[in-house]
Amino acid sequence: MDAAIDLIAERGVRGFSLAEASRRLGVTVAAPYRHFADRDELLAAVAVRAIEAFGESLAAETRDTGQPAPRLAAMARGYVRFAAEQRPLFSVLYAAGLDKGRYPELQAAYERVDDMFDSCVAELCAGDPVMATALGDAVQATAHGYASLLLDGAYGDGPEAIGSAAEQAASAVTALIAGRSALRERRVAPSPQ
Amino acid sequence: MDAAIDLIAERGVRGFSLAEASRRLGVTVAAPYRHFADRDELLAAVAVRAIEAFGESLAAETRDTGQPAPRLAAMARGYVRFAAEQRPLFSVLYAAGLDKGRYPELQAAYERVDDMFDSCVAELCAGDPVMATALGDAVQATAHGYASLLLDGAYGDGPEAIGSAAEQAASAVTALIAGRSALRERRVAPSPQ
DNA sequence: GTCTATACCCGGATAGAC
DNA sequence: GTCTATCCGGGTATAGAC
Repeated sequence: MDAAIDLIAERGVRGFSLAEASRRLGVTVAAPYRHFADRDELLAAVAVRAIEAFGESLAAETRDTGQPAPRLAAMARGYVRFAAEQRPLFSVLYAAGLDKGRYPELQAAYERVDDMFDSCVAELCAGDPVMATALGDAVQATAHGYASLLLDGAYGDGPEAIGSAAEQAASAVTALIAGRSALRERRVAPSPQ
Repeated sequence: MDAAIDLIAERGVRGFSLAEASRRLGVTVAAPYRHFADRDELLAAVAVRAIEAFGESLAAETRDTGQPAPRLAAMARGYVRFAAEQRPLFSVLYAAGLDKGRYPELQAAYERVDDMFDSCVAELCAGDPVMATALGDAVQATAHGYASLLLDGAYGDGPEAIGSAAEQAASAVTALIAGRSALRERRVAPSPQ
């Protein structure tokens, strides 16, 4: 699995092959089949490790922030950072084309991350579950968008691009949350002037 | 190129091959090489067509909306719709792994789409170009995030998932814009109560 | 757990004839 | 513009020995 991650780091998920990974380990191509039924099963195992690291990374990023809004902003920041700093792991999660139905353990791991967003959002939208899932989706989409475009090179390369994208994602989430409540108040009490 | 698009629709960009496309057209694998230097050059040609369709789609979506904020929301809606309804074209744009440096024509086409966002944002942030590019990035990231997660199956399949994601993207952008100005006012005149 | 050996399929790409 | 023929490389996966 370590060799797989190294290989993915160099060539991307699409460039990964059991054959090449075996070669790097100095074993023959037949060896991995003692441990994994096929190529996808190895990738799925990497994905499970990846999503656990992802969850821990998000948790670490939010540990020091108590209020829900800043915590959501921190999650977005952590999301983007993880994507960039653990690029091979992130790409296995979202660019490997794994059939999630085939790997229930993986699906469960995804849901644990979703829950981190949802539980954070729930504090903000107590009593309005529809609004809550909508806001959770919006935060996740914002973070995911910045992360994807960053990995695509849209913001350039290098550490300053990472930091900038992460901060922009965080402040976009802050603005998003502020906007939701501003719009809600405006609807309740129109034209506050 | 049409055969390529059909094939990408069925198997995704990664499953596309010149050989299979040739087979479907009833020609041999050697034939395409009269028209394209290699596989990537064909994909790049498809990408140019794709990004032009993308631009037109965004333009059509915003045609009836005059104010900048609703127009940005409409662009996000159009972005998500296009990704879902023209999935093969969208995936060539963002999942083909094309080296943009190799295809200046393609790079120029990308920039024309970026400009659509930027010019729209410029009206909203007149006199603050830093803020403008930040907001443009945020809108694009939001739309891209919803689009990516939608194509990934995060919101389920079927037309209702598309519509819902598109509307959520639009309202997230609306909230984002409202939040920016709300936060700015709060900074200028703290605690309005 | 790993090896050797092998079967099999696929793709990219080119030369030279028509 | 297409064909035939061919070369080359790569990957997946299995059987059977050690």
